[in-house]
Amino acid sequence: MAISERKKKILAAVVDAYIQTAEPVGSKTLAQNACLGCSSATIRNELAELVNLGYLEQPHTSAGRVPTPMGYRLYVNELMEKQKLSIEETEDINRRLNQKLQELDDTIGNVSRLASQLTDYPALALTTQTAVTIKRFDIIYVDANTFILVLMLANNAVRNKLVHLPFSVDQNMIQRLSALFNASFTGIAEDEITPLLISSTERAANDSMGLTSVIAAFALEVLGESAAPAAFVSGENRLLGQPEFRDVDKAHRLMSYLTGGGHILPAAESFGTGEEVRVLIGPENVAEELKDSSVVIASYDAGDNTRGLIGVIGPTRMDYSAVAAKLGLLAAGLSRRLGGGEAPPPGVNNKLIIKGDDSNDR
Amino acid sequence: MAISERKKKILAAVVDAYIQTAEPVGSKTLAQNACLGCSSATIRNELAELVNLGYLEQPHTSAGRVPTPMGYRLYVNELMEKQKLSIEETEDINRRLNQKLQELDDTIGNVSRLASQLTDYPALALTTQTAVTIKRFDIIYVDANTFILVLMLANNAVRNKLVHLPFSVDQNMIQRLSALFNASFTGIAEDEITPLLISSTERAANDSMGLTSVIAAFALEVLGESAAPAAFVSGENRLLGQPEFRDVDKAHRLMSYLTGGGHILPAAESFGTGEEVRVLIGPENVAEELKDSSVVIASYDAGDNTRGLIGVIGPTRMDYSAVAAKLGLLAAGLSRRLGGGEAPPPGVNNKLIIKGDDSNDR
DNA sequence: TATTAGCACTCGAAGAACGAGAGTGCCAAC
DNA sequence: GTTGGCACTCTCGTTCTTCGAGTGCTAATA
Repeated sequence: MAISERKKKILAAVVDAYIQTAEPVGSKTLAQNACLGCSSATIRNELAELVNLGYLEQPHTSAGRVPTPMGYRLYVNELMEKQKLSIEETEDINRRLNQKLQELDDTIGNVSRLASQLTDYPALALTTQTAVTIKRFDIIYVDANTFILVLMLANNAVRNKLVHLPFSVDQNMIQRLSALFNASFTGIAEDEITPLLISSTERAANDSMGLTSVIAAFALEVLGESAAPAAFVSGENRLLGQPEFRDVDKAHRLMSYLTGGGHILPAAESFGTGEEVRVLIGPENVAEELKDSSVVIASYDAGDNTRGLIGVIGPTRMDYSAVAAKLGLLAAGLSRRLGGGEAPPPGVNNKLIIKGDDSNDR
Repeated sequence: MAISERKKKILAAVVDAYIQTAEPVGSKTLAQNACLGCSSATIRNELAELVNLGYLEQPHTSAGRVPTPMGYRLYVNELMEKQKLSIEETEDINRRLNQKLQELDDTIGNVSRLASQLTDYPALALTTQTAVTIKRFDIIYVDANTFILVLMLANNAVRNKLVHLPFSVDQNMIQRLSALFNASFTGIAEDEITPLLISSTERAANDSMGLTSVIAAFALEVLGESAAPAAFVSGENRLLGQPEFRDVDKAHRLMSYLTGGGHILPAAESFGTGEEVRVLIGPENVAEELKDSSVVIASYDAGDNTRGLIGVIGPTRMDYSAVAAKLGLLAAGLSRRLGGGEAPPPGVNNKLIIKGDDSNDR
C-alpha cells in the first residue's frame, strides 16, 4: 500500500517537528512552517488519513498528531534525510576517539562514554567474544615469595597478576612451571583446562605446594572473563533531560534496567556483521523495559574474532538522523583502529547504511 | 546551651521517624509511637522550643516538624544509636568484599559499586595517590616485532602493554634495554624521567630505533595515571528512589554533578587519616550542588602511601546510622586487605567513631 | 475532483472554589 | 509542670469552570 508523495512529505514534517518540540503537531503549525504549498485544511485531511493508515495517532481528539512506531519506522527507512556530518564534526569525533582510546585501555567504557557525550543520550558499549585461547605464558620471578603472571591471549590482550606466597619458591621451579604451562596450556580453550590436565602438570613440575593450581586458576579466570561479554553503560542521567522522562518512576525503571547493562544483550542477538547502523523503535525491542524507547545500534570490528556494539538509548522521539550518523562514524573509526583489516583511506567516511528491522511491520 | 535530656529524646524520635517516613512528624504520632511517657500537648511545647532553638522547622504552620541540618548534626554527633550490624550482615559485607576484589582488579569501581549496593544510595570511591615509583621493569620478548612491557610499581600494582613494532628487534637488544631500565628507571618519580635521562639511556643501549622512548613513554603514562586521583561513581539512579528527588530537575542536577565525579574532591580535602567515618550534612558541604544533600565518608588505607575514600550521597534525611556502620566496616575491610599493616584479628570489627565537622555550628 | 474557508464541537490543561483533615498554639484545669 | 480541649491555620485533593488549540464536517471554489 504505497502512500502518496505528499503524505510522505507531511509525515516527515510531523516527525521532524515532533522530534524537535516533543509536542503534538497541529495542521496549522505544519502549514506555516513546513513549505508544503497547501492550506491547513488540506493538511488536516491528509493527517486524518495518515492516522487511519496507522502512521500517526492523536493523544486525544482535540490535540495534534504524534508519530506511531510505524510512522517512525517509515521515517527512518525512507523519509529522513541522512544527516551528513560537517567536516568539523567528523574531525571532532575522530580526534576525541583517538584521545579516548589512548587515555586508558579500558576501551569499552570509553567508547560508551564517548557515544553518550556525542549524542547526549545514554549509551552502552559491549563486546562479544568468541572463545579465546592463551597464546603465551610468562612468569616473572620477583623475589622468593612473589612472582608475576603474564598471560597473552590469542586476541593480543595481555593480562597480569601479582602472586604473593606465604612460602618461598626457587627460581628453577618458576622456570619449570613457565615451560610446562607454555607447552600444555597454550592454544586450548577454557573447557580444555581440566582438573586432570592441572594435576598432571603439577606432577610433571614436581610441585608440592599448589603453585600449579594457583596459576591454572588465574588462566581460567582470565579466559572466563575475556569470553564473557562485557557491557558498559554510561550517561544514564541524560535520560532525565528528555521531557518523556519527567515521570520519575518511568525514568527510574529504565535507568535501573540500563544500569544492569547485560540485559540489553537479547537485542544484540542478531548481531550485524556489516557496518550498517540499525534502529529499533519502541515495541520492536524485545525487552519489555524498552517497549517505548528506541535504540540505535552500530557494530564494529574489534579485532580478532571480536565484534563490538555501540548502542544509544532514547525516547522513540529521538533524533534518529543525527544519532545514526554519529554512531556510524564512531563505529567506522573504531573498526579502523581496532579491526584486523588494513586501514581504509583516512578520508571522511560518511557512507552510512541505515537498516532497520522491518519484520513486524504488518 | 545544653538542652534537656527530654528534648534530646524527642529530637531523636523526630529524626528517626522522619528518616523512615519522609513526612513531617506531628506531636500525636510522636506521643503514640515513641515511648516518652508524656502527652502530645507536652510534646507540642517541647517541639515549639526545639524550633526556636533551631533544631527543627515547620514546612508550614499546620504541619509536623522536620529536622534542620543543625538538628541532624546533633543527632549524628550525640543522639543516634550507633547501629551495630548483625553478625550476618557483617559477614555478608566481608564475603562480598572478598568476591568483588577478586573478580576484577579494577578495585575502585568495585568498591563504589559495593558501597552503593549495600547502602542503596549512590556511592563514590576515590583514591589519592602520592608519588608512585617504579619498582621493577620487565620486557618479554614475543617475536621479532613484538614485546610486552611489564611494570611493577612501588604500590605493587602491575601494568602491562603490548608493543607492536613496524621493524624487527633482536632479543639481545631487549635484554639490554631491560637491564638498563631496571638500573636507571626504578625508584624514581615521574618528574625525574627527563628527556636527558631518556636520551642517555638510548645511547647506552645503542638504540637507534626509538625503542627507548617508546618504553619511557609507557613508564610516564603509567606513573601519570597512577598518580592522578581516580574517582568512580555508581548507583546514581538510586537517587530516584528517594522521595526528595521526585523533582526531576533536582535529581538531574545532582546526578550530573555526581557523574563528573572528580568534583567531589574538594569535600575530601580534609582527608582523615584515622578510620573514623565522617558525616557532612547539607550546607556543611562545600559544593553548591550538595547543599541540601548529605555525604557520609570513610577513608581507608589502600597500601603504600595511598589512601582511598568511599562516600555515600543521599538526601539530608538519610539513614546515617546504618550507612555509617556499613561504610565503616567496608573501609576497615579494605584497609585490612589492601593496607600495608599486618592484618588485625579477623573478628567482627564494629568499633566505629563517628566524627563530624562541627565548625559551622553557631 | 481536489482544495479551501468557515464553523460548531471536543477535550485537556489551568485555574478557582471548597471541604476535609492534620496539626498547631493557647488557655484553663489539674 | 502537665494535660485536655478547642479554635485556628494551612495544605491537599476534589470538583467545577473557563479557555483555547485543534479537529471534522460542510459548503463554496478553482
